[in-house]
Amino acid sequence: MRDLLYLKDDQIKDFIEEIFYAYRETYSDPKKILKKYSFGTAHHRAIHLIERHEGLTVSELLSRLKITKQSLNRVLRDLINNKTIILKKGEVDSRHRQIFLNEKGKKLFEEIFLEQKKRIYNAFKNSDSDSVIKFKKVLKKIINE
Amino acid sequence: MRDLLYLKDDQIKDFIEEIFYAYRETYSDPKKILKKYSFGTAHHRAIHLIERHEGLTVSELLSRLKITKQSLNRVLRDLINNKTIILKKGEVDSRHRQIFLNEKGKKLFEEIFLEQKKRIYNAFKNSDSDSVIKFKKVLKKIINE
DNA sequence: GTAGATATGTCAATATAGCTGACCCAAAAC
DNA sequence: GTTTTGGGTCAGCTATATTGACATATCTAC
Repeated sequence: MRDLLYLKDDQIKDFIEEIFYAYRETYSDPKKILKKYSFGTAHHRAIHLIERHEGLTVSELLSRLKITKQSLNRVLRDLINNKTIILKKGEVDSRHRQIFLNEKGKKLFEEIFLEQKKRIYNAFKNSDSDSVIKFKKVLKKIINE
Repeated sequence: MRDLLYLKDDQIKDFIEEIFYAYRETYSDPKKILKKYSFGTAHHRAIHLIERHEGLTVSELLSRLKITKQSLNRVLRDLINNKTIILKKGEVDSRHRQIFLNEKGKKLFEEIFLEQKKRIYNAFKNSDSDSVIKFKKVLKKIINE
């Protein structure tokens, strides 16, 4: 064991605090834009995942969000009413609903993303490439623990 | 410009998704313990910050949490009633209230932390020391952007 | 010493995002 | 043809946040 300071409790406590700040700040940035559309962070997360995994089913979205279907349904209803997303019957299994952003949804996502991107982009631009790659590696390990 | 793939939009979108997962998982772990005490994540965050910055004032806690004083007050009231924290008048400026965990609060924090620590500890133990150091560097940059 | 600013506390109403539990329908699997 | 799965919905509740108004104690500046 050399300088494994970061395994000390105090350092880990700091990390726990910082992960909270990083999440909060990253998801705070686009709140003004969301408000224009009467959407909140719940809608944002759904839109983000739909953009990243176009055509995903309701149950796939549920397992990524880890919320109840009743909670998700309110969000999806809002997005459908707003003509931000559309649901299509699954071709293989027509019980499934595949979720897609339509044109309006894609534009909204881009508007949100443009705002949210800045923070991450600047942080990475001011880091060396090795740091960013290792940041991702550790982040993934935290998620998959 | 070499292989700055991580500055591409798609990669940044992935990071935004992963920061959400990392936060959610990190703060989900101790929820069962919190429930035993009828506390939620709002109480958890307050307890965490009080432990990390013992004797901090109400307004310092507010600016770290970035919530309204009305929201914080409900949380602090619960914690006081539960004899988890105590508030003391500031010695220099007696308008201030300095917040401290008492014995019960310290025990509760340790119980929560023990559960929450595992995820981070294991992720770091399975990473090399350079990765963890760079993880922290980038995390800080994201926060301070 | 008084006026104004600051730190904190509190009441009331509202919004957002989640939960549990019950029940429904359509389609697939057996 | 019965059971299971994927999805939708109603109703009521909880947790956490908000806005706005107002109260009190203490400090600062004049």
